[in-house]
Parts: sequence; C-alpha cells; structure tokens
Amino acid sequence: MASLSPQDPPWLQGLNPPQREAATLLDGPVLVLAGAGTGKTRALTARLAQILHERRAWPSEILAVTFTNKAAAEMRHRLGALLGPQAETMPFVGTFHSIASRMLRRHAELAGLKSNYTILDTDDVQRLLKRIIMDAGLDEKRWPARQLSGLIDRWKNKAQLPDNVPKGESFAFGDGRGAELYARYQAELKTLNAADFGDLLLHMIRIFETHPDVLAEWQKRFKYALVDEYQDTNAAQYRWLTLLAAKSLGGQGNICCVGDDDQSIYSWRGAEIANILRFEQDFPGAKVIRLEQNYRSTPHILAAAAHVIANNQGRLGKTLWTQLNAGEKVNVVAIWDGPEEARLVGERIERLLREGASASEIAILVRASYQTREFEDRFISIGLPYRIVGGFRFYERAEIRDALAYLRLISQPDDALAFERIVNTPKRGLGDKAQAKIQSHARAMGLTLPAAAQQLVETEELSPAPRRALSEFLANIRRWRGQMDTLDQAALAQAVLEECGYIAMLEADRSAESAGRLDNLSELVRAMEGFTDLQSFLEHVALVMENDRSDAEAKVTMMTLHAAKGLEFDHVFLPGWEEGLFPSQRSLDENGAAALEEERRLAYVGITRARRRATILHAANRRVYGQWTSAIPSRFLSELPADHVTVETTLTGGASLWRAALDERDPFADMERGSGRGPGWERATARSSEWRASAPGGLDRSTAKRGSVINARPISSSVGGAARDDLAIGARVFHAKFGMGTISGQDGNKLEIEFDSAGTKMVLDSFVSPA
DNA sequence: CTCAACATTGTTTTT
DNA sequence: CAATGTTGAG
Repeated sequence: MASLSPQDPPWLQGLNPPQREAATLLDGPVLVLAGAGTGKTRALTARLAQILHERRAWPSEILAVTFTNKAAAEMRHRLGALLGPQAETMPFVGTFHSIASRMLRRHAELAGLKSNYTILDTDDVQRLLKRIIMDAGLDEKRWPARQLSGLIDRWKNKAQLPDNVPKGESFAFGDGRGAELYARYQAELKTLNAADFGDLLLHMIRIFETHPDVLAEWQKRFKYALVDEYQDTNAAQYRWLTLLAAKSLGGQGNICCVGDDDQSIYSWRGAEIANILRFEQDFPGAKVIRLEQNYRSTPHILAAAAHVIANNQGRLGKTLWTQLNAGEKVNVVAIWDGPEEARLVGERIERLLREGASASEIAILVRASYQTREFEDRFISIGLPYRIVGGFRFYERAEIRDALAYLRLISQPDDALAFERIVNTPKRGLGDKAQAKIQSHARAMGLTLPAAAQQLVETEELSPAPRRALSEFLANIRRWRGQMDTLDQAALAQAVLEECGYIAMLEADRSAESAGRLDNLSELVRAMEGFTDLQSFLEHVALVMENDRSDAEAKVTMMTLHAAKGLEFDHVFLPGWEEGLFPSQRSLDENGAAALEEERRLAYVGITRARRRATILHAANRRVYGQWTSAIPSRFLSELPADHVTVETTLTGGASLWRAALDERDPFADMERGSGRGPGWERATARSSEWRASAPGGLDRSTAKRGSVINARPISSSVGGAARDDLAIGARVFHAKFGMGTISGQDGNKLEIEFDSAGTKMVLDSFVSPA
C-alpha cells in the first residue's frame, strides 16, 4: 500500500497514496479531508518539508495556522526532526490569534494602539464591562457583564463592529443598548491600550481593508498557506484568511486547508462548519483529497464511531477503514451513581496497570470539566497518579493572575486593570473608599488610574494611612520598573513576589490551597526563564501558555472531550453518557437540532481517541446542584452498533439495564432519591416506546436495587510502603488537596481523616504529612 | 477597613 | 453543594 521508493526523501517514505498527494500537490488550493487517526499531521509536516525542500519558499514565507499552540509546537517539532533545527524557526506557525497578534504589534498605530498593548483575558474583560454597565446607569445584576462579554465575543467572532451589530441582538441587552455598550467598551480598550482576543483578528481585518499597502505587503510575503482544523474556523478567521489569500500565495492561491467536518465541535465559539463545506466554491479549481485509512483504532472502535456519526445529516462523508485486527469490542457499563463510576474506573485502571499498561496511555474524557472532580477524589484516595489537562488553566488561577498583574503594571505603567487588581493585594489598607477616590480623580482629571494615583499621593485628598500605603506601593512599582534592566525577568518576578508581601501572605495562610499556590508561583518564575524579556513573556502568557508541565511520572490523563481532539490513547474511558449531561441539555436548549449534531460529533471524537479499548459508562443516578437526580442513558448509547459493543452492569438485575431502563416504568422506584426528574427524563419517556422496541428482553425493574459491584475486589493499594509511625489516631495532619484534618481511623496504609473543611475521607497515608 | 456570617448563584465546551 | 458575592458588626 505505502510507497517505498528508496529515492524518496525521508518525509515521503511510508506515506500512503492520498497522504503523499497531500504532501506533494503544492500548487493551487487543496482541501484535505482527514478522518480521525488517518495520519493528518504526518502528511502536513511532509507537505511543509516538501515546500522547503523544493526551495519554493523560505520558512518565513509560509503561513501555517493551527488551532492550538500544542499543535503548532508539534508541527515545529516534527519538522525539526526531518529537516534540522533551522526549519524549526518558522515565525508564522501558530494559532490565528498568536499570528494576528504578531502582525498587530507591527501595525498597532493603525488601530489606535501602541505596540506594547496588553491582551486582556476574559476576567479583565468582564471587570471592565461591569464598570461600563454601571457607568451607563444599568443594573449590573439584571444585565450581567458575563452575558455582555459573551455577546461581544459572538459579535467579534462574526467580525461585526458596534455599528453593524444586528439590531435585534443589540436590543436584547441592557434595555436595547447592547451595541452602545459595545462601542463604549471598544473606546475604553483604546484608552487602556488593550485588546481582547477577538480584537487581535478584528483590528487586522480592519487594517487590511483600509490600508491596501499593508495588505499587499503581507500578501506578497506569504507564498504558501496551510490551515489546520479548518472546520473550526469562524467568520472573522475566515475573512482574515481569505483577505490574505486573495491574490497572494504565489499568485495561484497556494492554500491548503485540512479538516474533518465530523470533528467540528466549536460552533459555540463561532466556528462555521459551512466554511469547510463550501471550500470548493471559495477556491475554484480546488483539489479535494480524502484521508480515510485509519492507523489508530481497532475495527470495533471504528465501527462504533461510524455508526454514531452516521446519524448526522449534511456530512461530506468519509469511510474510514483499517488494516488492524479486530481487537476488543467497545464496552458499555451501567453503574449506580457517580461515586461508583469513579470507583469502577479506578479499579479498571488499576487492573490495566497490573497488566502492564502505562498510565500515560489511559485517558478519561468527560463532557464537562466539573466531571473530573469525582474521579480526582477517588484517585487521590487510592493513590492513582493522574493529571488534568485544561480545566482550570494555569494562568487563570488567582495567584498567577495576581503575579502577572504586578508584572504587567511594571512593564506597562498605564495598565489600569492590572493596577486595580493588585492595588490592595496583598491587603495594604487601600479598600473601596480609597480606590473610589482614585477612580473619581482619574475621571475628573482624564488620567489613567495609575497616573491619578500618583497625583493623588501628592495631595491631602486621602487620609494619612492609605496615603502612605499608596505612596509606598507606587514607589515599589517604580523601583521594580527600574530593575527591569538589571535583573532578568525571572529574578525580577521572584523579587517582586517576595517584596510585595505576596509570598508572606500565602505562607501565613494555613488553608488547603496555599501550599499549592506557592508551588504555582515558583512554577511561574521557573517558566519565565528562557524568555528574552518580560514583554515577550507576557505575550506568551496571554496567548500561548498551556498547562503542560511535563512530569516524568506516567499519569492517567483527564480532560474534556474538546481538549482531547487530536490526541490518542490505548485505553479511553468515557463516563457520564446520560441524557442532559451528554448530550448536554443546555446545549440542546440553546441550539436545538444543530447542537445535537455537534454533541454527536463530540461523541465521535471521544470514541475515536481510543486505539485499543473504549469504555463508555453511564450512571443511573447523579447529583446535580447537590440534589440526587435519576438519569437516563444517553441516546448515543442506542446509536451504537450492537455487534461491536459489549454491555454490562454492576446493578443487580441483569446486563441489559442500559436499554431496559428506558422503559416508562421508573427503574429505581424503590430507591430513595431527591427531587424530580430533569427534562431529559420527560423527553426520554415520551420516546420510550420507540426505544423499548429495541430493548433485548424485559427486566423486572423492581428488583433493580443498589447492587454490589460485579467483579468487586478489594482495592489494591497501588502505592505500597511500610506503615508509618509518625501518624496516630487523633493526630493533626496536612493534605495537599483537602487541607488540615484529624486522623480518626486507620485501615492498613489508609487513614480515615476528618478534614476541617472537606469532610471525612479515606486517604493513603503517603499523601499526608504531620501538621 | 477587615473579617465573618449570610444569601444567592450557577455547571459546557476555549483562542 | 460549591463558590461567589453581599451585608453587618467590630
């Protein structure tokens, strides 16, 4: 199948015919439809290598847009392995945002900004909007900033400026003042010398459209363009891209877009699947290449995924096939509730590890990030190493944002948002009253917040104590700013954190999180080493920083289905396949049938992450808002092909509960439960007769009781070790996640601990230390 | 101005 | 049931 000609350069060796075509068909527009696991990245890397090898373009003349920074790094890395280090220095490989930001730094003045503009994150944006809403005389509770920021985000994704926002959408917010608030927000950003994520693209689009010379310069620069995950591009990205591609790219539209319509999962972020569906109209003469041979998964896994996705309409259509052997069927497991789900997954993972699997080849993929908590709790108590990807992003943690605010204020004296954030953190006696005075002074004098503060210190306006505190604070900032030349950014950050009292504040705090926060801060300082200066580090943080501290230890990975796109694991667990959770009720409520299809694509993405084994779980009961609610199996389960699936349950009453539970009778009638059933139940019972027809055999649900786990086994402690003699019942201990607690019991190397704030838990003794 | 008790919110998914 | 914000007492 694969071509193995000895004359081939290394990057073409072993490619199958369509992959090879994708790598060598360099002229004109090309659309590569790459199914899951079909060696897309490999083909793309080969294409870039081929372009460089044929000397068709210099590295700096290639525009390569990826969806995540991780994907960009991966591409650079692979390219470096093929062509040597000089190929790794491609300046325009990155996300839409990072590339646009780089361009905007060069042309900032055309957007009314300075080139050292600050990139605001959602938190900054929301605080700014809150102020704008209140200034406009609106009730911030009735019109939450969160909602407005969502609206503005959506407008920006569609490349709509304040004056061309659809009337109806503008009227929907703040008594019809949506667009007005948007305009005010844009003006405010300008005075703050700041841009939000959407602005990075929008400013460049505006500049391209109003300055033909600038556009021409960039068009001339790029000879080849490559866009990954094209199905996830939104209207703004599309416009940015087509402007650049219009007459450029070697004069023949040398653009190659790669994507998979079945993996389009970002419509909530403005992605328009239509972009990929109409590629051939947008780029006449486009060649379409399909990658359909799957190198990743077993036939059972592939068949399961294919059956599910076949329920969607309007696909471009691909047929994935594989040469791999059958392997194991997809496993569907019904369990009683969330905690049991975590227990069972924990057990199965331990079994896999005993059988020799590596923890790094095991993943738990969830629909919503909060689902990881149950697994975290469980894995901590059995000592199973895990890591969470995404979720709480590193730079979104409060302590990191505080530290960054200090650095931002040092590097950019006018950064009012940073100033606001840290002027009283740690507490230095500058409360609401003092801050209000600074605000009003700034407004009265038309000054930025930090400048107003500086001026205010010279007056008698403030009472002595706050005045002294503020004066000292400003002096410190100035002093640190002066040290920017003498200290490198990591050393400066360390000094700032110590001298401002932040470290001392955390050290004084004996709560559960403070130790972790201190760790995070030293992690931050460490991460700063290796950047050329503070400015470039801050840029990196705003756009690129990911939670990718790569510990040496092999760990089970937990992440959302969204974060998992593009990754693969031998063993994949897919918990929580219940109506309401997956497909997400909220998503369905907002976007109806289209949302259901997107949820289904998410299911497709989840299943196709697995190389060897996929295990899907659903619980009969789950706690939502602290209330126990009965859940019914996800409709996606009934879309799985019976021939490729095995079904089991840990509930007493038999193996087919997952289908039989769809009966109109309440399967858990004799169980105690919380409030009513969710909307998912209503809908499901409405459809139940249709589903019941497919249920294999009846099951007397009244016998369905909370059962013991089939295959129950004592939990083997994976972290062994001798008993500890430094801990005794009644002793005070500290645990990294749960905080301070008192030992109340012991079972082997497991301790029962009554935590001060986290309740009573069983925890391995190796996870605690004497207080 | 700070802390503590109290009430009220809300859980997708992310560059 | 959190986590977050608001209110009231020191």
